[in-house]
Amino acid sequence: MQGGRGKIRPGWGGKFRGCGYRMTLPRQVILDVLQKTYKHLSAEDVYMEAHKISPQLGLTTVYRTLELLTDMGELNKFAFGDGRARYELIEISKEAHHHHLICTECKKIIDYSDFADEELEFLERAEKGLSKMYNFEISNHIIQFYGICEKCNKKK
Amino acid sequence: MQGGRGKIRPGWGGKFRGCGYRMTLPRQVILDVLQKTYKHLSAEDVYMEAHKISPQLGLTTVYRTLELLTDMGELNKFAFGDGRARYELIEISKEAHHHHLICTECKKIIDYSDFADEELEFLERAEKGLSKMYNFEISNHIIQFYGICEKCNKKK
DNA sequence: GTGTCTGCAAAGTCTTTGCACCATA
DNA sequence: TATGGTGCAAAGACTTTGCAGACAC
Repeated sequence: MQGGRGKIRPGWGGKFRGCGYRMTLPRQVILDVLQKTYKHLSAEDVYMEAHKISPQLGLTTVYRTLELLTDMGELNKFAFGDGRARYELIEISKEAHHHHLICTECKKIIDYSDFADEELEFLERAEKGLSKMYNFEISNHIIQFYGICEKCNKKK
Repeated sequence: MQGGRGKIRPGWGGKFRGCGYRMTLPRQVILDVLQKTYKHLSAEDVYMEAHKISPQLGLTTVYRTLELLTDMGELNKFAFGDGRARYELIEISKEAHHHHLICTECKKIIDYSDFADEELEFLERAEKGLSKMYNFEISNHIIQFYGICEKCNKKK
């Protein structure tokens, strides 16, 4: 447990410095929050968690850090259609690659990682083909299914 | 194709009335705008177009009509991550099923309909499997690839 | 005529920006 | 010490809500 809790992996400081940025306490805390979950957190979610650890930390800093990490290519930014952006560390999404079922009624998000193999196969072919056809450098993708979840379906 | 231009298909009035709603001029104009394009319009886009035809029409009505159509299951609402929702009539998306390449630099959206067959195959299997596994009634899906478009890539 | 719909204005969310002070390298 | 970073408050962008008058059925 030592090293895993509270202490940031040495890589992050270097990544920041390599881009001309600095490693600071707020950034450490935010990274720590992101690293501790598989969920897709909104800026507010990150803020709430980070705030528990470091109460003086502001929401603005959360937004700025999330943007920075996104620009650095370390963070995926998603839009689920509920009007707020969601974020997920790429190193985490690689560990547990998954997509989403989104209930249009209650906005619940179900992660699924089934069909990973077929998906991967299809995606690789599509990515390769598309990047060639459109000269488009693909870095990321989203697959989302929208519908009605079990609970909401029963309510009717 | 007779009646395709400018004239509203008789179905719409009935669809509204069937749900206890009324067909009105603003709704006709908005539907007309949506029917005339394959693009994914934002509320503002719809407003701009509708406004040309019917200048007294307000943005609020556009938002309300788009929400209504979405609730009626006639309209797909997308989030591309640029902070504004995009809409597409389902009857149109069925005619020309496609997905999106989104440039994270300039926010340009490229529609593509290649790989439709492989995609369909994969999607059908996934939808069938997922709805069974999670008791989730799937009505819609999104596949999006994010990356850097040709133009933005050349700029560097 | 009744209940829905509309447009305006105001309010609500989420996110970004300006600025003075603070901290990292 | 020199930049870059932080938090606060204010502004911005998109969307929703309240309300009185207008309109479809």
